[in-house]
Amino acid sequence: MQTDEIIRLMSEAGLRITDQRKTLAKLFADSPGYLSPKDVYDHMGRYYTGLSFDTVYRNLRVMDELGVLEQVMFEEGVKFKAHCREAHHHHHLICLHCGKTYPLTLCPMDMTEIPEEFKVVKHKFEVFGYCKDCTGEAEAAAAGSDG
Amino acid sequence: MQTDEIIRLMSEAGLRITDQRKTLAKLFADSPGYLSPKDVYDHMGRYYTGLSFDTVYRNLRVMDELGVLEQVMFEEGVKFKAHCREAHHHHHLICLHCGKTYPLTLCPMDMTEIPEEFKVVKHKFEVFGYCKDCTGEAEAAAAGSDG
DNA sequence: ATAAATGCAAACGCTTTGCAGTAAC
DNA sequence: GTTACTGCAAAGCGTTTGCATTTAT
Repeated sequence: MQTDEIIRLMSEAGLRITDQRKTLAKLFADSPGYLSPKDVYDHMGRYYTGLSFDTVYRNLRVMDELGVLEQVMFEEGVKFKAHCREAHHHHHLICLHCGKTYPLTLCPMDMTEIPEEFKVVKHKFEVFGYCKDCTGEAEAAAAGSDG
Repeated sequence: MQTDEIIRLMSEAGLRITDQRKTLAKLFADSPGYLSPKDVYDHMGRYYTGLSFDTVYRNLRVMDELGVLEQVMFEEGVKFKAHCREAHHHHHLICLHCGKTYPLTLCPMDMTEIPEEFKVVKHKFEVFGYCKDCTGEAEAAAAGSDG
């Protein structure tokens, strides 16, 4: 989603467009991957000296509830990114180093047989690894872990 | 995994087999689904009066590191279950009410095209919903949310 | 006997909340 | 001018850690 669209949606929802929210909208519009609350706080902190974590959290929550952001649980905790506006339901490749995501058109639900008695509510399909730009980091991580 | 096997693996790893760990092994061997640390604490608390959360956490961590438990991040937080010993890699249907899991033989990775440049490390495929015994809860949840 | 496991209490990190001042509408 | 947003401080929750005691080996 574009900065303008995020802001428009927030404004239409009756939210006030503060400087912080403009910066937040731009941050997520420009960011190709998932951001943790701390990532967001660090980025925002460059522009707002008195910035506090609770405001970051409040805005992330508001934007998540409004649907302009989507929230995903990683092992390291919650992360956010701008909601995908593509009409087509899809999943993602997610880079463990830079957080960048790449769409996967295939949805496994189309070919998964679910027993009739089981009432499906939602599903999760995510592929984690290292993208082109970060394959160097893959070896570093392998060397570092479990040494 | 069976209680005996969990205990055997822990013993072979040089861990001491305390009463609590026996109970823990049996709990996970008998439990068909994921358990939160609190679930575990509540269950254990019935048998051990002075039980403390930190011991529960310590044992969950030890057992996870040993590989007799597997740990999954849910939106509500971390949960554990006995590691699946089946040779075949598989995924799960997970009941949102009782936490029970059912194996899915299909793995979407077999039919997902990944760009050559992307180095896959791991993947996640989980289907959430309500199982046969809990479909009644599905309506209750729907009525309760977003009202 | 020795070293690991436990319980307690306290600390920790992440997230939320109450309140008074500030800013968008 | 009204009401929402913000920063501050403090509380909340889930989880981890240090230390003395207990227990499996």
